[in-house]
Amino acid sequence: MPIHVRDREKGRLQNLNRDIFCCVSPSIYQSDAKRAAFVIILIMIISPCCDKAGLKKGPWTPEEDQKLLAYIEEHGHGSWRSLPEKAGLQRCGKSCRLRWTNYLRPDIKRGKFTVQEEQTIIQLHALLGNRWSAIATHLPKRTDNEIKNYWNTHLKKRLIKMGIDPVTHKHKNETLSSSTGQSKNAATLSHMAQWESARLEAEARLARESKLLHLQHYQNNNNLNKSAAPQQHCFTQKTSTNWTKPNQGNGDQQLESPTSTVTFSENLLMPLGIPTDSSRNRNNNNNESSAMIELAVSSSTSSDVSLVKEHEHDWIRQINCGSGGIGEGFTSLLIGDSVGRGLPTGKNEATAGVGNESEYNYYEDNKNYWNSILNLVDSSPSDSATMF
DNA sequence: AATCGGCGCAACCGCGCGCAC
DNA sequence: AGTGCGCGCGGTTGCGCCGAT
Repeated sequence: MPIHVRDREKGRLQNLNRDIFCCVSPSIYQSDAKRAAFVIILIMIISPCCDKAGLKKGPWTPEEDQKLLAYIEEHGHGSWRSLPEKAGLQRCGKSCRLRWTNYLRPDIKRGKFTVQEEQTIIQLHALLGNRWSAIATHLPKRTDNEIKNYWNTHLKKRLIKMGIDPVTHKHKNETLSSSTGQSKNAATLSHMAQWESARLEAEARLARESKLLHLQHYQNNNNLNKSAAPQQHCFTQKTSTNWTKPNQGNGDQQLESPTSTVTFSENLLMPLGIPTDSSRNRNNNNNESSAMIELAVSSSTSSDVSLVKEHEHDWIRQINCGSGGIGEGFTSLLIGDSVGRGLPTGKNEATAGVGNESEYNYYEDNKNYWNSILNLVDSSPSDSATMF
């Protein structure tokens, strides 16, 4: 079995070790002590670049920051792996990337989180879980690392104090009641969360790509203005979207953030039967089809769209032939009201299939909770357009 | 004044994914 | 198809700060 030298920088030493053991004589690693010694020697031989002698770790000094900043301002970061050497830094590329993305980037807002930001984090966490990068796309100028830290040190504890499970975002009482006869609506709400979660994830992905294009635009302009250093692409990641890129066509064109529900979801998702804000009422609660649609949303970069489209007819057929038919189940709950976010506001609608007043109250509470989240989700993505 | 423990945050680690060859 | 590379993400760690004792 081959030694996975390719795993160097990625730290897959476990695989490396296992593979190494498979290709050496059993006598070499017959004891734990010998095995450990053997691994240490091999690791020293095949050392990851980050562990190369002389490469610094730990806190960054102002001088290092200055070097990194100066280099990126001048040339863009290009390949992170080769950057440290070019910039004269005794760091690994990964360390440089982290320092830049989490600290040095010019568009980072530091300092206390506002109440609004806190609410946003909590609500998005309810939908997305620990997908910090996706959450960060809805909080302009905040990094995923910062949000993650803030969650772990402040918000999580606060929720626990309030008797709310920070993982499920359910109140203790709620957990109890959902384990009894009221699981149906809980499941419905959970399903709604999944819809939004998938949508947000897709939006986050596209926002990231948008962000890259913005930065590239900014840095290309920067380079052009300086017109000194040779033109070098700042970002090696390629996007396969069809959006208008900066400097394409007329120079005034701004790159629209694809995270906008209107500009992105309507165009891309509606044809696929994926619920957008205005199209939610055209879907139902068919588990199979919705699962497939969720898959489509979560993989909805344009490069994936063709794949998604291959299955489009199958999905539509399933939606139409499904047990509930269009207009029932999830969607009817979601958009039963013509105003607001479409959740049923009338007691009759809301309690259809629900037995008594307490269940109604329970559902109503959840409805309000998710309404607030869904409203947030609707209003926030456009912010990502102004990230840069 | 010294020690201890909790807290906050920057940085690191390990993993997985996408892309190019 | 297999492999190497580069990168992003989420989890974890380490360290400095600060208040309590």
